[in-house]
Amino acid sequence: MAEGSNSAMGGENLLFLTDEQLRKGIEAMFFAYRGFTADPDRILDAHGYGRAHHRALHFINRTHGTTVNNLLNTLGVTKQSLNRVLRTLIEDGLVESRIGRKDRRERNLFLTEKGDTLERALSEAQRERMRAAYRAAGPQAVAGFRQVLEAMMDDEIRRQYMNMRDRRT
Amino acid sequence: MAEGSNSAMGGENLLFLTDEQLRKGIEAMFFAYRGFTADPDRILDAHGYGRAHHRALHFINRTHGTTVNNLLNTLGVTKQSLNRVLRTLIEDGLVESRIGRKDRRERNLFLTEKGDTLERALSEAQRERMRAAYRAAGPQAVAGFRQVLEAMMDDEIRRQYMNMRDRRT
DNA sequence: TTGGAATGTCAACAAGGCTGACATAAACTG
DNA sequence: CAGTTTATGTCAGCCTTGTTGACATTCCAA
Repeated sequence: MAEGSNSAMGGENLLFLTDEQLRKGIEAMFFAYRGFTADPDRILDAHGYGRAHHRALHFINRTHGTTVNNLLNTLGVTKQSLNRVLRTLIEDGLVESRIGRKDRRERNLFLTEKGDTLERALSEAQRERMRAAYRAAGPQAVAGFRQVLEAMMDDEIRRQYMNMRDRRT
Repeated sequence: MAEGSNSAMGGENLLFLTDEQLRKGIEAMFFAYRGFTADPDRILDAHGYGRAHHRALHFINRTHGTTVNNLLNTLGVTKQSLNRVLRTLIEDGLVESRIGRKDRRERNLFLTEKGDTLERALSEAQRERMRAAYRAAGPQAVAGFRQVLEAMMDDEIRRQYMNMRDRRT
């Protein structure tokens, strides 16, 4: 467990993959995720929303006009579960659902100005923490951070992420 | 927005803290966490347990003989919530709760052999994915990964994590 | 001896997952 | 055109896991 000095664990070195090292990574993920969600959670709470609303707002903002089915796949929940959240967001005037032009069975989802405002507040809080963490760790660490996270995703999800990642807007 | 003007972060890279970059990091966290929990979730499901059980098993294993209060703080839930999970684990013979020797109000928690077996299965599944991700990303990326995660934690939590991180066992 | 801390338990509630069943409209297909 | 499939919405009911509040027990410490 003398890994305090992770000195030159060169490329071929496999020793850094001890169970201890891995466990520490696991715990780091667990605790960091708590921090990651803490700030938006406070804002959501004040509005009577939960994390599920945040996720919906985030991805609707990210891909304007996305369909319900699309969002379902991205979020990895059932339509019933998403619908519950979506309904309140639409009722509260944060999200607009327009009938699809090409395929009128589909619903295209957009943030209203009000929805955009909340989304900004949420993501700004989250980005602020991210920003601080990135600054503290430095550019090289950030690159590594992203590499490991991407390698940790399920293949199917990674594909979705990559699409989104490389899109502009 | 106009945060490129921050020159405190070592000249060569001023652009990497754009909102876009940060958003990508946020999404990476979200999707990676899904992968992170996917494998143990399958095992838990087969046993009729949930993530809360996993967390309890993990930290009881990590700090043998920890008290309920201790565990409460680590997990960040209420005693009632933990108690429900703990009760089933004790009833099912995965966890043993011994009255404290020094302070007899306290309960010291231990995994039984059965509990240890399940914990191993769960953490092995999780470590396996971590291992693959670490291998794919390489040692330097792993170091960066950990740095960013640690920087993302709440201060209070980071202290707990550091203690645990540096402990041997 | 008494106050307070640590723990456990009961009850009630909410969010947000899930499944299953069913309805509707639109699109596709033979 | 008739029948099937697809996209969405909705109702009902269940589960896990989080929350509060109230209250009992045990027992350390002042």
